[in-house]
Amino acid sequence: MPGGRGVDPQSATPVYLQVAARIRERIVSGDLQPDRPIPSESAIEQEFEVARGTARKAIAVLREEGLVITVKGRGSYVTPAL
Amino acid sequence: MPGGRGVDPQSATPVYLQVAARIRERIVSGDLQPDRPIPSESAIEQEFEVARGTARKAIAVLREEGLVITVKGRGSYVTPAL
DNA sequence: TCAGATTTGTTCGTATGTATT
DNA sequence: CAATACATACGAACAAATCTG
Repeated sequence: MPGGRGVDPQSATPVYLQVAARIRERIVSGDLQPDRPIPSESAIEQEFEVARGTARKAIAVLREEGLVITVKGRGSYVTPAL
Repeated sequence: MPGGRGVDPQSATPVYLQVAARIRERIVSGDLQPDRPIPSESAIEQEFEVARGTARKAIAVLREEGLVITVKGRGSYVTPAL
């Protein structure tokens, strides 16, 4: 079985978009709250069994959507409510 | 000279494995003895002219092999003889 | 007590090379 | 060819534990 939890490498949808979608869900659902950190790149690597570059691309998508902000040496955080 | 003493970045063998192999030799040869510290990450950086991440990966290999133990704030030590 | 240096731990930033699709 | 994905490697910043004076 395919990796178990997580993403489907065979899907037409790129893995990094699948990962981004998973994390997006946690944000919009409130599972991940404003000003709180999202999983680190390395945590995403392990949870979804993807390479670091793929984890980074997923986060970049959410950043471009304005859902998260990223701080060097710290991590990425759900964008604070206004 | 190319990098002087040390590793070969052009080799098919990853640098971190080359560094691990060098330190492993010192352990099995008795150059580095049980319960004694191995070179710090920063010492490995300088000696082999590698980045810290590479030094850390080399140590991780030896740790997974059970050859060394690592203590935060202290360093890594050759695994004590039973 | 404490301030600074050392050392490992964790995180993101960037670049390169290879393989696959 | 371009996009995707993985592995490797260097750099930089922040954090925590330890040691030293």
